[in-house]
Amino acid sequence: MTVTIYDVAREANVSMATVSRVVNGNQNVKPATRKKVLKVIEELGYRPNAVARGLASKKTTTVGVIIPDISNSMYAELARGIEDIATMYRYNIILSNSDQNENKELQLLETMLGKQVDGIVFMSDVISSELLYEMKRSPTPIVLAGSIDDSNAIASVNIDYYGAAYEAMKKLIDNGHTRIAFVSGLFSSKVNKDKLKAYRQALEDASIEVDEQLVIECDNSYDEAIEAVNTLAPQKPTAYFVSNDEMSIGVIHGVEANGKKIPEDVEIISYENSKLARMARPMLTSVALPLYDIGAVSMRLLTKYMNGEEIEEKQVILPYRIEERASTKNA
Amino acid sequence: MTVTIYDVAREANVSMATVSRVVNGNQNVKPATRKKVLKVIEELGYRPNAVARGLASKKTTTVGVIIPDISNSMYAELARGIEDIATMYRYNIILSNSDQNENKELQLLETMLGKQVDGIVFMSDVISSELLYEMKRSPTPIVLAGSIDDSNAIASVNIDYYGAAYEAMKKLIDNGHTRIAFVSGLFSSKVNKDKLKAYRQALEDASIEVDEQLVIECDNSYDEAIEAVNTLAPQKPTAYFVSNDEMSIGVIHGVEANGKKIPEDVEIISYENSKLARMARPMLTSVALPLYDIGAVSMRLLTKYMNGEEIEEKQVILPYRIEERASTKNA
DNA sequence: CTGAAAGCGCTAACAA
DNA sequence: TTGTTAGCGCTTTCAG
Repeated sequence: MTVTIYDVAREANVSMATVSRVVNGNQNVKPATRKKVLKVIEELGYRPNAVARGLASKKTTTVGVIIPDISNSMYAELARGIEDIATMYRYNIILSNSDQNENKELQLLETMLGKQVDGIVFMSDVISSELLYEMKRSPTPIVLAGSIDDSNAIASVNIDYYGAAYEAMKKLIDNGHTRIAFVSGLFSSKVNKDKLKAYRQALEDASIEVDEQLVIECDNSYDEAIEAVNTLAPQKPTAYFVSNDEMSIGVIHGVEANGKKIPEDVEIISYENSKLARMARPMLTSVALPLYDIGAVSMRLLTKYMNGEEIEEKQVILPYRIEERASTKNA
Repeated sequence: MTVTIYDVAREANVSMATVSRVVNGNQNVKPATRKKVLKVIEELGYRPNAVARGLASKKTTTVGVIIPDISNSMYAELARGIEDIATMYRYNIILSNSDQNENKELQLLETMLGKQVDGIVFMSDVISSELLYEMKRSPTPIVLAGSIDDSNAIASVNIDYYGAAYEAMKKLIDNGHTRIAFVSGLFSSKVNKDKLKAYRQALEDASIEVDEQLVIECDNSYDEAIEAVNTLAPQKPTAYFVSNDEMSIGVIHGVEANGKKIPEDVEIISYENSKLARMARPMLTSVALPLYDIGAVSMRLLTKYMNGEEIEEKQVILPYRIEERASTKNA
């Protein structure tokens, strides 16, 4: 019923090998033969079976993508970067959500290796040691996208999260603030830990006492950010450094609900710079994360591993910038 | 180097068939044998090769997902619903962005069929006749998620877009408006055409003259929505029916920039009800689209096709509701 | 430039 | 309950 390479070979009076050659663009085929084969392929509606091909060649031209949650816009942006480059290199993507659950991550890794993916792009805020162990013994290359492995054992693409946070804090400090709140996402995330470190260091470097009451951990949501502002109110912060755009909008609404003006009374710097940053009122000054690029570069790096190319840089650090808008007073 | 079923069989002194049985949970294996095999599997670190399995069994336990753009939050939400149910049924997902480009869609379909996916979930605002033709001859089941094929030839999951739009318009009309603008996404999209139809019908049913100058087509973006408001200003609309939440925020900003108050001077009803609806000020009254559910139900429907189960309902219509918030005056 | 033939690793009758 | 044996559809030497 389904037409196979054998059917084509028979109809075209050539061997399977020859059909295989024309299908795979091998140049060692006489033009006339190629034409004849192509014609039969067309007539019969032959469609190469990628599974059989994968078994024979040990390459599936598909890569696994393990992502915390595709419905989270940050990850979706990363995923788009990954997919675009994958497509460019003729790979398909098996995409799975892990919800950052370690067991799921482990099991997903296993499943993808079982499916013989040629490579894996992995994203997670925390890389457990067991996960790291499994990644190291993976027969297939793995690269971390926007995710950090302290041991630097796995290839990765990131920005300098610490430096970006430090610079954001510096800007707030330079604007004269001494009561700066940090509304963070979960500290289980390595990136948020880095930001906290930068938060403290920037303050210390400016000889401003670090008040732990000004630091608040939430779940990255708009609602918790509003709550955070209320919790923080007694501390009278005059500026906020916020972990992402959605929370920043929560902070704006929380601050305005308390009758304060932005940026006159309170300044805010966000960290993400998604399109939300421009949709907020006032528009958000935000550390611009090149999410799409992180995804794209990760995938590009992975192709190099898959091709056995020389890798010049195993830990790629992409540049960031701070987009200044109306939530801060600018020079 | 990689350990195969044959290695396990040899080490465990059983046949490949027996190993295959225990790996696949076949009950026809003596417990003692099973245990022995499991032990060897563990020792050797045997991992079944899904590609070989796929070739032999003609099932890959993976489904293809063709989506316009995963970085668009509406589609990301759909995708999450699809993936969750796929996981529940032990399927993996090959995810590809089509950007609604017909050639890409066609080619993606071809690629996925080549990869021998067991089923496909397809999303697109427009289903061309060529695409429809190819879908009909697909050897593998296909279901449309949040997408419409006028001929009803392909299974699909949607809501009553027309009815939802009609109801939204009715609400605006009941609130006394006669100058209602419609800020729509592209009319190439079947869904937007339905909304337009409902827009007109609701007006006609209320004996309000339809003024085509009040209808404006944009690209679904925040920026174009702001522009639309300015373009519309001379028509003096007192209410807006808007195609999605992002555009609605643009409309809010455009309207407020012109010194009008919402909902006192101008009322707005959106269509999506993403988390943006609650993050807007005023919060948006919005037609609530059950995006996640559409994805989930689509995948569930697909599993039925893949299992050869009886399908009671080929065109599934899910319920919607209108979430009333502060952008309209409510009873 | 082309063909023959041996797998790739597994499933699924069919036997035993 | 277990083993034998064909394939699944294709790639890839190796000859010629």
